[in-house]
Amino acid sequence: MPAQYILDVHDVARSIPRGRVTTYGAIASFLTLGSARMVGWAMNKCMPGEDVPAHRVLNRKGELSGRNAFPTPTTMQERLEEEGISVTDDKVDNFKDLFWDPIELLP
DNA sequence: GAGGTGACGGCGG
DNA sequence: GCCGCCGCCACCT
Repeated sequence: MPAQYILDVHDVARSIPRGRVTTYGAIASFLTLGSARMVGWAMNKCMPGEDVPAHRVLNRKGELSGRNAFPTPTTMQERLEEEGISVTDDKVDNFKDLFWDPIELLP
């Protein structure tokens, strides 16, 4: 049985709006995990069937740092472009405007 | 039990 | 803005 914080990370990832992206650090701060590495590790532990949009989670520079964990290294970019997000050289274009902070979930 | 690793980030130079 | 150092913490030799 997965630990609770892993499920929390996946839950936040699922609530990322379509066509928007966020960062490991933003999720780590929102869940007060104390380390962004935990978010990356938790995403790597996402099971098939949980339907976690891990492709919307990037590092602080807007790079697709986790693309190697997908079935093929191009899967992450393809799924982003499918949502209308353009990717160039493993980086999201207009990252600053597409960034979505999980804090917006709170009222 | 000890040391290294990693889908990372903040801070100083 | 780029580069390097250090902190972070669960996991894996």
